[in-house]
Amino acid sequence: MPKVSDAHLAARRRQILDAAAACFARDGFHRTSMQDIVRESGISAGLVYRYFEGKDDVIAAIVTEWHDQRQVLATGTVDSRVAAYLDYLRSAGDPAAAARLRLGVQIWAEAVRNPRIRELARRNVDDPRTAVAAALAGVPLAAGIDPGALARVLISIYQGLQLQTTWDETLDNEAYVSTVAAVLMAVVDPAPPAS
Amino acid sequence: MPKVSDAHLAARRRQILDAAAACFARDGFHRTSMQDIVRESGISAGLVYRYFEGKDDVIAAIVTEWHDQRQVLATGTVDSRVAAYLDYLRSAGDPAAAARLRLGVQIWAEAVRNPRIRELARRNVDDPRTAVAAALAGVPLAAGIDPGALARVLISIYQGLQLQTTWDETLDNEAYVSTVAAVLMAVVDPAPPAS
DNA sequence: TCTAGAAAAATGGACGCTCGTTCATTATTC
DNA sequence: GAATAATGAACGAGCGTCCATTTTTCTAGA
Repeated sequence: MPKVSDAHLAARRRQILDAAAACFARDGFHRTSMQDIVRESGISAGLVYRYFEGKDDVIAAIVTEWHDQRQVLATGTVDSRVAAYLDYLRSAGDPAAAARLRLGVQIWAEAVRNPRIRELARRNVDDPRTAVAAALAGVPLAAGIDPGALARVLISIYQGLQLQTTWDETLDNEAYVSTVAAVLMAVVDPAPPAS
Repeated sequence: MPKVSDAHLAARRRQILDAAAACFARDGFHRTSMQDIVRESGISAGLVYRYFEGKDDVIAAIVTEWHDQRQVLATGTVDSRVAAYLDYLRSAGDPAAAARLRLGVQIWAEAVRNPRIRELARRNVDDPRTAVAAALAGVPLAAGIDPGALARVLISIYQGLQLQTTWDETLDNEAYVSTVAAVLMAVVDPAPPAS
């Protein structure tokens, strides 16, 4: 049974996915041809189809494994939860994350028109949102603020930062983050007591 | 000089652009074929090229004329400025605006990879942002909040709402808007005096 | 007012090209 | 040397675009 090691198979798959992610971040899903991925990966055209059923399958795999590894933790003091969220925002300013941010925007667009991708992409947004909502539990908030809606707003603040970062190199991440910090200061814990 | 009226020419151009916008909102720019636009518009294939140089030119025209007609006004009392912004958010919840929101997300994705589109799209974001920044001038803000950065955050809050609205039909626009209202209440005018 | 005809508007089949995908073949592995 | 990994030329389909042709429009002469 001549077969190559599982590690080799996994590495090949990774090789394809990495090349695809780079192409997709650069040109979007539908302006990237299979030949582009083949060229970028250094693999032959036919071999891709031993690892993926087709281009749509490659796209789905990319979207599936796309999620921010960063976790907005629900534990710890209120201050530490806020600090974790602010770090989450700060990470968007890291130049090394630029390709990842661009790929994310492409996924947004694909999610709008492709139900299968939308299901996958929603998980990548719903999970952080419920995590944020959970982190807000027990946090004293200013009057009129719904925790679930505020979680959505905090996600928006990240999404908008992601978008604006991708196409505006003049954006000052630090100023953005510290202003969000000041806003949270005003919204969270208006009266200092609570747990 | 047998020629048709200028009004007729303008109407034909509009007919093509409306069809293109509908297709682009549904399928994105690069999954929409010229045949799709031809079919949707009820016009022949060749005629499109008498009004536009090619597909890229149609895309550029769509992006050029895409901007929220709503103006976040810089005049009036602080309360009226806040109310105008909240109406801006509310407008995203209007089902009639759904196609426009989807088209906007497609434009975001195209702006990431196409410099010409990015220039056009940035104008559609920079203009509201500077308008918001201008509206914030003279408004008393909580400590640590930079007006320019806050303007970006407010744009983000709209962009995130736009995105989440397009792919999550369970989103409660009213709850979102009223929570943003409460946040603004906490951030703006912390000490009641000022002009 | 009617009509002939020149000029522009509009058509849609055809063209070359690129796309995603396949498969007969070769190279590699155990 | 048998089974799998890997190749890359080739295929049909569909793309954006063009252009020979037909239809419509407006003017000029009667």
